[in-house]
Amino acid sequence: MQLTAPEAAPLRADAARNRARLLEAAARLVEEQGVARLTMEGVACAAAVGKGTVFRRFGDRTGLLMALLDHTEQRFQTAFISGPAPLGPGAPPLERLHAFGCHALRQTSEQLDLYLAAEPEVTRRFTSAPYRVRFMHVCMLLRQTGPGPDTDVELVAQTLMGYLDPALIGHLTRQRGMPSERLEAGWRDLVDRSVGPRPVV
Amino acid sequence: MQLTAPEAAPLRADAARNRARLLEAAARLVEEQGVARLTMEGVACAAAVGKGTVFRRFGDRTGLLMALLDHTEQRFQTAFISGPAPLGPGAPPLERLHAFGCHALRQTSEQLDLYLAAEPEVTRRFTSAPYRVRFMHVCMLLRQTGPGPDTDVELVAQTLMGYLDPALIGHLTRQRGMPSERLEAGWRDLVDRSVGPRPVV
DNA sequence: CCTTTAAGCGGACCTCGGTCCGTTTTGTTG
DNA sequence: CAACAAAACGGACCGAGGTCCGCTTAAAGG
Repeated sequence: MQLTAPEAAPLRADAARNRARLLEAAARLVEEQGVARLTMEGVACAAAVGKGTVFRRFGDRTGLLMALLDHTEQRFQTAFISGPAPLGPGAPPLERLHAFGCHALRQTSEQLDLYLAAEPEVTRRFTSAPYRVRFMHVCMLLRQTGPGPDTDVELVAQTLMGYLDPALIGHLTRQRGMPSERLEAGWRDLVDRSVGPRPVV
Repeated sequence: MQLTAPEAAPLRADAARNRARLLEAAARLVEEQGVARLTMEGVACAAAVGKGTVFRRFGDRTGLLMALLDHTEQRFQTAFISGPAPLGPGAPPLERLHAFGCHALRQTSEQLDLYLAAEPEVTRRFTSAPYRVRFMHVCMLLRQTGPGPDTDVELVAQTLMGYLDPALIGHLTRQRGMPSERLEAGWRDLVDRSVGPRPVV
């Protein structure tokens, strides 16, 4: 995925063609039989390509799945970076935070299986490019709310991001059967509690 | 692990003996070469036992690793359920929450590799017995703080639990190099923000 | 158009988690 | 003690992720 590589070296013609084929095949297989049944060899075969090629292009299974989510994630990124308010700039930071979380919640719920399957290994959950972009954005919005000087913005941001973890969303909506409105209300509540000065208890 | 089984059917003599052997062998191997190098066959071999036996007893690799953490986890549980204040009953709920998180943070940091490796599959992170016990305890303490009627205790508790996720702790301490004091201060801040009525923004 | 070279390719191969099933052991009952 | 059923055992087996390396091919330079 070029998401992690800051410099996107252009692919050779055949490589680009195979990459497109692989993504298409993978998307089709996921739609047909669910992401759980997706095997790397299956994708390679369906794309009429060698297995090694899949790994060369996407690194590992997680990389392939993240590439499948790339479009969605890119759209989200441009929306909250440069799109219309309240997600994009123009609205007050608190509103933007509200909108950010609600959008993320919906987007994750819509493609939950894919987001769950694409969750990287424990040690990489916080270093993937999409995560970092989201995280830095939340940090920025938090700072714009004028937090008290004793507020640890990074830790608050991590807490907020934790609420948007696909694994948690899946648990709450599927195992616990919570409706999405409840999750969104919970998000707004969390945001409201997180901004502003520390409460004196 | 009997942690998930409410009724602990007593093991046959040979089974109990093999279980002990396996745990001992696994602990030794982990200490010698790190949890990353631990393979199920390796444990079986070191315990002079068949591979199938390991899986019969512990279900899967995660189950074995969780069993390795069982002692620690049990001690923690009895400490916050029936131990001395402020972790146990006797202290006000806010103090107990503070103590709970700080203890969890320390305990996780001390055996971080093991906790990371024992992290169950995405869909089971929230259903493991130790998690549920911790979660319900946090819920209880939150309710004892007299939350406002519009506070969603379960969601707040999940947020708090998210802060204690080993993956997050590992990221913050290892990749970001945050000292434990900062994490603990962040926990207390989060707790203080989480209790009490919703702020009016 | 020919040469060159580095990127790309493919599939045999390895490892390891997890399953299966025929055999063995335990402990209970008569 | 003998018989029996249930539990446990063990290791062959399977599937899938990931690696390796000799071969192929795109594309840049002469």
